Amino acid sequence: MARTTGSHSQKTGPRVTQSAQRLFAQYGYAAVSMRQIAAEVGVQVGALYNYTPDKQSLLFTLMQEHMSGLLAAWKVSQGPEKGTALQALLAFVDCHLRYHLPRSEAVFIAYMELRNLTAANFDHIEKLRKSYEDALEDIIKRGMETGEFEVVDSKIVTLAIIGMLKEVSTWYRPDGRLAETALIERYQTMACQLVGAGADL
Amino acid sequence: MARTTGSHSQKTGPRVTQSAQRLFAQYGYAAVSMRQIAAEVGVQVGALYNYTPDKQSLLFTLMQEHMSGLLAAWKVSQGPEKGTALQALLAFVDCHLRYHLPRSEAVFIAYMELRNLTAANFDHIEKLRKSYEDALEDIIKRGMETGEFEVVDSKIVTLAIIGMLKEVSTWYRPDGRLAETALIERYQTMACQLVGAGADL
DNA sequence: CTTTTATCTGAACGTATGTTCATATAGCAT
DNA sequence: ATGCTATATGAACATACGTTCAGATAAAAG
Repeated sequence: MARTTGSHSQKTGPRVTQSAQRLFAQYGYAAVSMRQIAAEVGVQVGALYNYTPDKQSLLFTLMQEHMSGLLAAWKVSQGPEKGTALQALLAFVDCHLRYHLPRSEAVFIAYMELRNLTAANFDHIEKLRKSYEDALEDIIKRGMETGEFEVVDSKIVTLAIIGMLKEVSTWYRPDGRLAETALIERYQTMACQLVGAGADL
Repeated sequence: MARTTGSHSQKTGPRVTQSAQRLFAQYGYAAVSMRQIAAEVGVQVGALYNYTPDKQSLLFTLMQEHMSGLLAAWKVSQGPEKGTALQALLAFVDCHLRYHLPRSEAVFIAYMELRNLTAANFDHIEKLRKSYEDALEDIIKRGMETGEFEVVDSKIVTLAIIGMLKEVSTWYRPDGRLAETALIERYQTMACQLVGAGADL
């Protein structure tokens, strides 16, 4: 065998993914051409196909890795012991924001490009998204059972919290008015208010 | 003069707008071709240009009319007397949901296709959006002054409520579990919780 | 130095894009 | 009926698209 796998590949591969992510986030999947991606990488179009079978896979991989990473982060953040529902809710808000805030491009793509996935790819991503939202709803249901939370409709409250958290990614800037920690605390407070949990932290 | 303006025009014109709205909402502006729109209208491509100078104008008009309609609805809903901040907040939630829920396609376009607007068109729409969010923030600030609301950061709470309300459009179906009125009440309750207003309606 | 092979180029493929325009059509005013 | 004109056709425009591939390039292995 000659030449260890990669050499240039190990440099170009990540660059392709990164450029695709940046361009998809800025202009949208449908509006970005393979030639644009190639130009940003500094390579001719054909070379891209050493790293992806097609344009669709580029999108799918980005979304799949983003969602898997999110679920993994939540699993880690949970740890072996669950604690009270209130603790879990605070951890969920913390985990969500800490994962999303430094990943604005991937977040943008994950929520905007669902309809540009093929049917099979969409189903896959949708399952991941669903299981993430279910994690929050489970916490809320648990809090209702233990009496920690006062909630009429767990589904609606789940969606309201998810919506509230998702919105952050549309305006947050790392150099903005609020530091990450301060921001997380405010959203933890608001999440508590929505579930009727007495404790304001 | 011969022939009153329109005849076919008065039928085809709205159909062009409607088809564009449906297709943009389903597949995204960039992914929809003028030929697709023409096919849905039942006409050849060239005929579309009797009703729009170009594809961009089709998108801009849809977004502009959606946002203007929203602001107009809020103005009407406000009436001449403003009442308490709490009343205004409840009215805002009510107005927002009543306007958005039956307009899922326009809503989708308004929040997904901003980046496909030309710079000038974007600025125009962005101003409308900003003034809508300002309307809510003004209510919250007023409630803080009168002591009706207990809020630390009016900006964050405004965005949280906006985010919570926007999320509804991503899952609401007219034939779903919750009737429109019941749904509005739940979101009014949650809005009150977020501003720390004692009254649960 | 020679061979091997991962990587990249450059050109081509068929198809699709937004927009224009000369021409045809059809409904109203006279 | 005749003429007028708003509306629609159908073809063409230049340009762009995603993908493929034979061949050039260069770096590591022998």
